[in-house]
Amino acid sequence: MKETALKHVEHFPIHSFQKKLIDWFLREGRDLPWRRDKDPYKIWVSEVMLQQTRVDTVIPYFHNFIEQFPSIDALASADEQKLLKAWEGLGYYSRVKNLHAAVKEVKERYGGVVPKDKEAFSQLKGVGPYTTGAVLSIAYGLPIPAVDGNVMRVLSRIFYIQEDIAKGRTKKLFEEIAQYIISHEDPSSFNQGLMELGALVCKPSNPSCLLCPVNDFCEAFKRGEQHLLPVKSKGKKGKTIQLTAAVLLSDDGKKVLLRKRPSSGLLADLWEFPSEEQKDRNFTNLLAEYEKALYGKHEINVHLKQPLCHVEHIFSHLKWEIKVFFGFVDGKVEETSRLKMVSIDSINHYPLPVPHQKIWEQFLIHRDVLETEGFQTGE
DNA sequence: TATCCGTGGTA
DNA sequence: TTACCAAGGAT
Repeated sequence: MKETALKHVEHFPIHSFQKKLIDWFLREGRDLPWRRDKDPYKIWVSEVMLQQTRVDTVIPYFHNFIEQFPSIDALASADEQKLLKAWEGLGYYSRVKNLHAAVKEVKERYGGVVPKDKEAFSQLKGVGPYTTGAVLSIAYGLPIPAVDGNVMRVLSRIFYIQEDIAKGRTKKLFEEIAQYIISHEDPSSFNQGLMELGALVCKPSNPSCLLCPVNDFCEAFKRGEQHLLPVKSKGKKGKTIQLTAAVLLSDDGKKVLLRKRPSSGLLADLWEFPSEEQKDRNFTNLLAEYEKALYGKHEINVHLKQPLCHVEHIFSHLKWEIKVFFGFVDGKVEETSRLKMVSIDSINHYPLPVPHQKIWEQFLIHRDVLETEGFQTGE
């Protein structure tokens, strides 16, 4: 172990801490859907879903996903569009694509069995240090640390570590410490106990230190400075992008134009109502700019009839402000794998990012009003 | 190493 | 309203 990590943990009563933590977890841990059995596949799916995502958000997605794709084989042979649809609304969509690729590799290279070998498992797509430790400790009982945001917060307080947890080097420090203090008798309960403690007791704000099973071991609590930890530097705030988008119907009003986003980058491979970045701030040129862009990209003529709504959507690193219009496509659309006229009833089958779900919702709400303008929108 | 990659809950 | 955040990984 490195000297920098060692100086934090020397003289730490490891076994006493392990027992307190594990006993507490076995007594107070939540009954979560992915804790019902130790199927490595289900544990893996849950860990991927839980990346940067709250437990309450994940639960319904987990049930639905496991019902649709109950095994490695089922997922390996699944259609990617169905996967994205099952992931719709969860965010970070590359997670499910990486999981898909990784599961295919497990099927082909490891006979459909999640490898117990740390190096082998960690080399799969979308599997980083955290997921490696979480899956292999929980499913197979291997003593590999699983350091997430919870664990860094808990350990920063227990060992009074003031390093910036936003730095990659700091995470390595916590991984070394966790490797040193992890229980070899029950690595699963130890890892889950640290995370559960962070979620239920050692919370970011107003931690319940008086109820904490390991407050005897906590240097920050001893100093009354638990609220000062962990130290985390702030990231820069994102920029705002102005977009124009439109719900574009066919002449008979029965179909709507959908476009598949590029296969990399933001919201990759999800479908959208064609949207264009608004570079000209002049409102009088907005409609022409949009119509021209769609002709340039797809050789289709569209005309916008009226504004539909404004949609604002805040991502982790940027903000969209979308001016949404209602209009029509003139003539026939040359359909491709990424551009389709879709019947209004079947739009539910396409994975849409949340801002575009908002757009569709607005269209359905105002559909009657649009119809009174003299257009037939369906039926 | 810093940035990119979603979303919804919360102080 | 703003800012922060919640079981990270890829580049």
